[in-house]
Amino acid sequence: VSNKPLSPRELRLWHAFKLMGDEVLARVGSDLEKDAGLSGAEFGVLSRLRGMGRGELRQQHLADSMHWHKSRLSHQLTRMQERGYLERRPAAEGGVMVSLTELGREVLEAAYPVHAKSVRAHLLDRLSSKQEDALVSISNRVTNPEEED
Amino acid sequence: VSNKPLSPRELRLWHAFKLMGDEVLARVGSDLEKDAGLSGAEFGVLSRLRGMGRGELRQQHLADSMHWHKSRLSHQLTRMQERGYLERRPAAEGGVMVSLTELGREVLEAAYPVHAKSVRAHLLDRLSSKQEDALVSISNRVTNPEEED
DNA sequence: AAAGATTGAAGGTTCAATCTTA
DNA sequence: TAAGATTGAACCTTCAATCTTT
Repeated sequence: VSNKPLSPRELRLWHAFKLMGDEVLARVGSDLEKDAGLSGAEFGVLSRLRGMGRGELRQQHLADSMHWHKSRLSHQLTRMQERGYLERRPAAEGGVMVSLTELGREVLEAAYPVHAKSVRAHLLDRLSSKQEDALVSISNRVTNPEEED
Repeated sequence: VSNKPLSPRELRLWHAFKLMGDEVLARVGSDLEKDAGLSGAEFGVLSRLRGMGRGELRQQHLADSMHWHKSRLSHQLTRMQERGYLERRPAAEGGVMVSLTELGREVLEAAYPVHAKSVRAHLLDRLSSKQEDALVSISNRVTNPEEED
């Protein structure tokens, strides 16, 4: 890979890309915080617990699915446990099982529509259907460059 | 804007988008940290000081150009000042003037090739030229939906 | 009062070191 | 020993409150 200075065109692309990511994440995060009382990270954890595990998951599995380091997840779960959103207990297979509390479920249900609306407003509704397709294929290629498209 | 549940297709797009942003930023940040000793934020500040202002800029101007809140920039500049990368002094026009130190310049020069190589490796070289065009137009539309394309 | 900047506290993230248990 | 998880310190981000100068 070359390390020559980025051309103006390359620089523009990089800045536009970074700005888009920063802004969309910040806007969705702040809608979620404001209208559902959850951070983006909290919503991610809760929705995975519900969607992937019907309410509970092994901590390791959760960390992998979020592409998070274990210590990041551990700190995050500690805070969420203090807020009453989830519980942890030793898992039969070893490791730790994480499960939603009743409060966690309620907060998550209330957050879904807020999240959906925000993602539409700040990303989905701004794209043509061609752009949607292009964005999917770009994301796949960038995240996982070996695979065929 | 609708707040109905996101469809599987919408969810996939959202997750792919978020993952791409997270991964690229994390990879470039960690290359920069590892090979140049700078965080992404520090590189952003230093390179703007050099590129936009030939070495110095008003703090407010810098904040605007990074789309940062003033308090974020203030904390960041305090840390960078402690590390000897820059100086602050009252500006003639009011406000504060920020300028690169000699050390700041040196560290930045050493970081440029690391940054360029990393951005190519993790983003630019993974895109076809059609995808580059598409990504620019997507970024512009998402960041600034009112404007024509 | 308004503009520009700083501060402190609380929350979030990373890294390396440590603990625990199979 | 290795896998899984936790901890503490350092750093970063956000928010609201405050300070300073015009």
